[in-house]
Amino acid sequence: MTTKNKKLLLFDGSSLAFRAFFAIPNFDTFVNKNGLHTNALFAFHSMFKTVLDKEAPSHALVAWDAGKTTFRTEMYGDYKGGRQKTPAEFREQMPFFNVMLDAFGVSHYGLVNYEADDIIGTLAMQAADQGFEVVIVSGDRDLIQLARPNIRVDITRKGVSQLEPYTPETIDEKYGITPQQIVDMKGLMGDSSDNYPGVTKIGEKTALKLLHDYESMEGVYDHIDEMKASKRKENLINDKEQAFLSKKLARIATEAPVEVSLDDIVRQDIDVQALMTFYKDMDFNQFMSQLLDKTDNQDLLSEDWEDVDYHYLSQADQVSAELFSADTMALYMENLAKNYHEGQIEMVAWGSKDQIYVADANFILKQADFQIWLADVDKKKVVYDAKRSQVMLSKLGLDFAGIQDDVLIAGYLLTAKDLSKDLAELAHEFGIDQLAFDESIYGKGAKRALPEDQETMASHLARKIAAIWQLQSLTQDQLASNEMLDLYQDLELPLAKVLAQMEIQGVRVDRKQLETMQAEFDVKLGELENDIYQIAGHDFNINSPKQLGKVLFEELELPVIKKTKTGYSTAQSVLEKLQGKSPIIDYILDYRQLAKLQSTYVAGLQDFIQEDHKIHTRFQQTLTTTGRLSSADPNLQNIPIRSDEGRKIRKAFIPSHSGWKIFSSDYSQIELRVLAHLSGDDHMRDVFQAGQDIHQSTAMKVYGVDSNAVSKNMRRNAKAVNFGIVYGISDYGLSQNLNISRKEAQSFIDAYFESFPKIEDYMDRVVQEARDKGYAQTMFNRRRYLPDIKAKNFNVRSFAERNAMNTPIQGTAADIIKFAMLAMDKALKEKNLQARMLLQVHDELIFECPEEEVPVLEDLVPEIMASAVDLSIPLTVESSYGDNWYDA
DNA sequence: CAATTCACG
DNA sequence: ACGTACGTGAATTGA
Repeated sequence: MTTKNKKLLLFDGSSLAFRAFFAIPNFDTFVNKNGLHTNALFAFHSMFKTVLDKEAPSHALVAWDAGKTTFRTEMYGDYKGGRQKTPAEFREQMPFFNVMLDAFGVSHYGLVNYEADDIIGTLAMQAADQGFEVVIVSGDRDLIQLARPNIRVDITRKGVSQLEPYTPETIDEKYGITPQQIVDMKGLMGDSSDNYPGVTKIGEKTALKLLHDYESMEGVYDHIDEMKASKRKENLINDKEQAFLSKKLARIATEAPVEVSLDDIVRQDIDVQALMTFYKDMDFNQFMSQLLDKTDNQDLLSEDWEDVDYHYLSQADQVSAELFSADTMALYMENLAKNYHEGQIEMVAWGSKDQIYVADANFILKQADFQIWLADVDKKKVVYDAKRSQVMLSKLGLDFAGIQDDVLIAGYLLTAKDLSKDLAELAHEFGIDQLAFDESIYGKGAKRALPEDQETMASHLARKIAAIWQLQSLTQDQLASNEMLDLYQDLELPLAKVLAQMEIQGVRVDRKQLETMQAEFDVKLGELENDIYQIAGHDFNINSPKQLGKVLFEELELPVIKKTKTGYSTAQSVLEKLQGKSPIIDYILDYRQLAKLQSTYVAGLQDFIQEDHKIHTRFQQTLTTTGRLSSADPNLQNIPIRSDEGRKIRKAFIPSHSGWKIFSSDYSQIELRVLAHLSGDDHMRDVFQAGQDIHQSTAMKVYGVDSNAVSKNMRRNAKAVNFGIVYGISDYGLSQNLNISRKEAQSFIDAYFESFPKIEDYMDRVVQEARDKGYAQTMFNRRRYLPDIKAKNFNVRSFAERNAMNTPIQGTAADIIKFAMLAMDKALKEKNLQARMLLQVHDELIFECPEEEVPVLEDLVPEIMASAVDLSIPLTVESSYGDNWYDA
């Protein structure tokens, strides 16, 4: 018999279930239909399944503590004393862990008088003796004492989502001791969570030092007389008894009277039916459908979704106006390409609740009745992704009108999540779990393709229509009760059409211009490369942070400023600190900048120039957490401007007609103005109303000096603090930005809040509101949910708090420019202007127009942008124009 | 596919 | 002590 496939997984059920409970602290959002809390079950399930899939053990057991008292309590009455009572929300979930485990085909076991640890220790040693590979998973670091050459101990980190593996090697690296010495360490230092004392004043550092010198606790006491007189020595002597008791308590039993043998814990097959029932009982809809997709157990599908009836149309005589007579119908057009400017519509489905039609796209899109229906504004359509539908039809020259609802946009507003990849993801988010994921129908990656038989796809599309139909009423109800209908109907839904037009319009790019730059950059890059190799003494890949790190920090022995998880950091901020230490640094900085421009922009953009000499980006309307747009394929919201070299790339962006101009208008300081409005800060308002320099006046306030006494440096610092405020300030972040100490940064922040008390009040208020309601919101009721705002972990919680401060500011600014875009679109049409809106870059709108329209836009655009919404602070807009984006 | 880096607001 | 400034997308390396 080979030992190769013998692998035992031992799961510390008690510690992991408890940790799972605290991994999802907002447990009130995890309740099933019977009112049972499910957060611990949910988190435990996620990690358990991940580990089971990853380790694929032949044998597995989940160990539980069997009761409150154990042999350890006999030795020490206060063992694990002082612990808080188990929360009722956790206790009620306990019976269901084993139900889950039974369904997974994994055994579980508890032993009277012993802890889960002892069961694990005993079985681990038995299995290791028999040549098993053993993996132990626990949330309790004490278990690392069990690590051996073929026993690995994985300890959870960050809730339960990550595991840190411990082997004899890693323990040696981290602590410099063997696994067997862990009990000596625990004995000396004690354990506050298990409530045993160890030796007074000895913590981890001291315990390790003593063990390094004397190997074991016995060794320490054998040599106690040789130690110099000290408080520590006294403590060691006084606490000797306690220390040996603690060591005993820390030692995990490896010969507990465990009644199960390795043969008893062979892993069984998953009981699909039992698991489905468990998922259903717990309302774990997402897992249910994953299981369905995996097992092909379509017969487990519930309710009247079992077979969604549809008519498949393939002949002209099957199509008539009658098919399109309903007032409102759902419409879905499948195009497998993520970028809908590419690919083609493969199949179309439409219909209402009880009448669903599906047809091949090639056929139906040519039918007059279908085209008439599409263009009829009075025939309402409910879609998933209006912009996508609009663009695809427009490319075919088909008119599309009467969009009543877009369930993607509605879903995005309700969840602030990106659900644009797959309708099934949106459906599942709203508890509709009878729709398969596209991945299970079309495959993924290179294997993504149309299914072989048409019926599979047709039925999938019919189900999508059913899902859209159901989602419409669900989302409309929720939007109404969240008071988000205005945001949806008056802003996002009409905006989809405007964005579609902008994408279709595209922006013209001069390829020649880019080609010339490319040749120039190639020469410069070649020169820099040579200079760098010369100093390094050999060739290497400068683009590889790993290789570059080796050259800089090992070969050239430059000081290490910062490390990443995988090695030395070679980020720009680090390199800048090394400037002057070696001439190679300046060359690398130049090389980096040029290589970035070359690959991403000069060369990269050329790949997106279409036959019409234009680039058609996609504005993603349902992606960001704050309500901003994003731009992709390619991203036209991050075209270089900050460096002189990079800015020249904008020369390639030109009007699509000769004699036309590029016209650009941007809001100045929109986020700070929004902050002034939302906080009601009098001083800030006065500054903006008087049209003064906000950073200058912030500097005056914070430093308490006159306008003429504000130095360049003072203004720079004030500007950084203003930015920091908008981001949700932290002393650490500000210190990084200004390259000052944290202490100095903190005193800046204190001075700022002293000068602007209303800003501080406002920040406190939004964080408190996020804690109370669970979300932050913009002026126009856009929400961002922040479940981590109550996290125990400082970093996780702080991040959520900064989000709470930043989201209303960034999000309201995003709302404002969206309103401006709608108004601009309307104004251009009403005034019959030829000017076209091309791009939006967060606080900036870019147009192209005939030269004679420039004077019109110079008045119109600022007027419309400034009056897009009503604020207590004036919005100011600056405009410019030129023959290309650079000159504008 | 994750990690690192860097372009923009 | 903790170790991040907010929001994005794309290129590259290397497992």
